[in-house]
Amino acid sequence: MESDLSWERNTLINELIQGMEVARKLKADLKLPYSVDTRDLLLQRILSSYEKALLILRCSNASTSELQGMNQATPTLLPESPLSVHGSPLREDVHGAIKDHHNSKKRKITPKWMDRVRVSCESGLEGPHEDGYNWRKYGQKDILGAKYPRSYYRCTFRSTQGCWATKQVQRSDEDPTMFDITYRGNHTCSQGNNAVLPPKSPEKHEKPAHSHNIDIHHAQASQESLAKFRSILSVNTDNLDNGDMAYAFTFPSTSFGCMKQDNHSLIPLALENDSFLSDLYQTHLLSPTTPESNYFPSPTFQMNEFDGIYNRSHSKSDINEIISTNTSATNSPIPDFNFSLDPVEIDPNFPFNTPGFLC
DNA sequence: AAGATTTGACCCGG
DNA sequence: CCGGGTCAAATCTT
Repeated sequence: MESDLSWERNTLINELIQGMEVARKLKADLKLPYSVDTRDLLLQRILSSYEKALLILRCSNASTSELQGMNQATPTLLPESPLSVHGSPLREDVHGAIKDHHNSKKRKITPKWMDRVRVSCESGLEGPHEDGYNWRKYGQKDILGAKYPRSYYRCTFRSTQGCWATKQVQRSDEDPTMFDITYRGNHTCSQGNNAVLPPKSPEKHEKPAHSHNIDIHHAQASQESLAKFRSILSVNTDNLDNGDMAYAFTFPSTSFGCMKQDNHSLIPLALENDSFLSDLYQTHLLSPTTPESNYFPSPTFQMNEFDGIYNRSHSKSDINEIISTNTSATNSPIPDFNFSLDPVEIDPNFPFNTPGFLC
């Protein structure tokens, strides 16, 4: 926890230093009669540095509530989850899975990350969201101290395609409309690799998954986004060295919020108005989608820039195994969604505070 | 009939 | 030993 703070502080300092350096470059550049592009670039870098610094500060402020089990929709970072910038959990998954396969009931050591999903009161209480993957329930367990049983799901294509992705769904005690979903492993099946997620074929039990019954909490949007951003910032590659920890930061495609359009496709709200994500979206996300699809493709983002910036600064070994993100009911926890936040790409005007950032 | 869910038993790590 | 995760037979659904 204290290391938490010092990490944030150091990262913050790094950001500010970087912003200062780039500002100097820009200053020098201003003396030259040319290179408008360069200036623009430098400017963007400066602004993105400030942006990140700001986020770190805010996240730092918000960390108290986060650490206390989070207020309803704050993403959770679970300590044992190493993440990697480049890698996806896939390799580990496969290994873990294979290991697991051989020692039948041995527990997996696979990367996992969490979602917290809110489901509308009216229709959604039978189960949590439709996330675009096909899951098969393989177990249910009463958990000590929890009001509701935990359900265990694995990818439908486990046997046919050797996909070892699993998830656990646990309804929140405090708020029965909330579901904590823990994903483990990446999808190695076609639905995990395909850009287009399957058409809506509502899992009968899990369900609500339509935008009209998503519980929208604008007030939390900013915090959520910041926390997500923080998750990103928390990425480090220290564990890459030992070779067995390579994790992609993954989060649901709708983490940035969605709105339903006339053509029934979901468009992230933030992406409509903000060049930052818009650029990302267009660059990485807009792989072919079918018009009828309610889901986004599974883009793969890279985090090279953060790798460079943050890795050198401070390892954060305690933010390692689980990345937790918040999603709406229609969310889609799309693994391999490696998030690329090259500072140059950050729109300085990106309104992290605006409600539209998330739904 | 094939695929999905349920559920008690089993296994493992702490 | 206990709690959590998984297995697998029984049952249900399509």
